[in-house]
Formats: sequence, C-alpha cells, structure tokens
Amino acid sequence: MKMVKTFEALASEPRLKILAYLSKATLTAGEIAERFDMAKPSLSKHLSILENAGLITGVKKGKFIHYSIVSDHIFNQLDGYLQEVCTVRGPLKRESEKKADATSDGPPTPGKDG
Amino acid sequence: MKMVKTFEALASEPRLKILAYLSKATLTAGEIAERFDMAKPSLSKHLSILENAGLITGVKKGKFIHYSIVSDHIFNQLDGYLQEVCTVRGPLKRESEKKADATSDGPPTPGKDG
DNA sequence: GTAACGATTAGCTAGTTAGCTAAATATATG
DNA sequence: CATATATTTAGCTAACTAGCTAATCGTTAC
Repeated sequence: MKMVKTFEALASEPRLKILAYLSKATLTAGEIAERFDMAKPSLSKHLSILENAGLITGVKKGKFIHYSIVSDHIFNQLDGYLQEVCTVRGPLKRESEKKADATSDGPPTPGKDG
Repeated sequence: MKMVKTFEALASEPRLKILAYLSKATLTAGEIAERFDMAKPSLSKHLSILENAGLITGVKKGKFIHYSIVSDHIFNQLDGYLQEVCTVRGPLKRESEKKADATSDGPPTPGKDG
C-alpha cells in the first residue's frame, strides 16, 4: 500500500481544494482552473498528482477531460491506514468512543461488529 | 481544521515508519533513531513535525523524552476528512459498498441518497 | 490543410524540505 | 562546577516542489 503517495497528494492546500470542488461535481480542468485563478499548467500538474495517486479520475470526452473524485479509493486508503496504525481500536471501541466524544454530533463509524 | 498539516506530516516514508513503530510502543527519540539508522537531529525534526501536527506526543521523564502515538487525533483527523470529502457516504452505505466491492470491480457513482 | 480551443508537457526560477555535522540546551551524577 | 547522556537547535548543501510562460499534442470545425 503506497500510503505515502496518497498523503503526498493530500498534503497540499490547492489539491485539497480541488478535491473539495470535485466532491460535489465533475468538472473539466479548465473549469477548475478558472475557479482557482491559477495557470492551467499549474493546475494540470495538481490534477495529474491527484490522478496518479488514484484520488481522482479523468474521462476524456471530445476535447474535454472530465475529472471526478474517486471516493472509494480515498476512503479505502485512509480507512485502511487507520486500521493499520490504530491497531488497538476495534470497531466497537470506535463507536463507543465516538458516542462518548460527541453525544449530539457524528454518526457511528461502521465496522465488522466484531 | 488544518488537514494540510496532518497530511504533510504523514506524507513522508520515515514519518510513517516512525508512526508504525510508535503504534506498538512508547519509545524515546534515541531508540527510534537507532532503529532507523538516521542521524538523531534528522529524526528529531521528524518527531517535531509529527508532534506539531498532533499525531504524536512527547512526555519528558528525566533526560528522556518518551514519544507515543496519539491515535485519537489521527483517527479524528482522517475520519473527519473522510466525512467532509466523501459526504455522500453514509455509514450504512459504506458497509454496503464494502461488501459489494468484493464481487464487482466497478462501484456505482454515489448519489445523494446517502 | 488551417484555425481555434482544451489540456498537457517542457523548461525555467523561487521557495521549501531532507539530510548531514557542529553547537547548544537540559538533566542526572560526582 | 565539571562531566556524561539525551535531545534539540543552528547552519549548511542537495534535492524536490510550486508556480509561471512558451511550446506541443489532440480534437472540432471550416
């Protein structure tokens, strides 16, 4: 698991913002570049880093490339890492602690119940 | 939420390894430095980055500083980010898709039905 | 083929990061 | 106070990253 690649892709304010934009819609590189007031080549590089890390995917349609987030990958990577490092936390313990932590807010984290 | 700081701290092979070591035990800076065959000042910098991001904490006991992982913080940061970006994924849907993922390689585009 | 448009690659500069060695800080001990 | 140990800070160089402009590639339209 190349976690470093994932974290490197996420360790950038512009890239986090790009992901935030893409979390709600599929956008072309040009649209994103407009929103960010950033030169297109600079943005293109960020997109390639994100795509190379598997966090987004680009689909070419004519002369446009539509980028969209790959939520599954992001989730699997981060969740997998959590289970790797926070070994002591079983799913039930997580649920328990989340309830204790914020009684009003925050949904329970699903797990394998075991 | 300063996610960038967290991700920057995690975007480093040495630092991921340090966290891996600390996930199982509390160690002093010197012990970690020995394991990594890395100059102590270099390691010290990594430790300070991790501590500054809140991922580890150092407790001074005499002339030693015992570093240990702050699993809670790591979990909360990453889990919080997941819920921020992967907004469409409700807990139940996550469970469902994890199961479905094993049988089909093309996960459906997430909708707003959460 | 030529022009226009969308996006990326190439090449450059400025700022940052990673590693080192040497010096400094802090704690125990005599 | 002087010494030894544990860790960090300071200062340096090499390598990397981020951003830009200019040039290139691919597609659509004429």
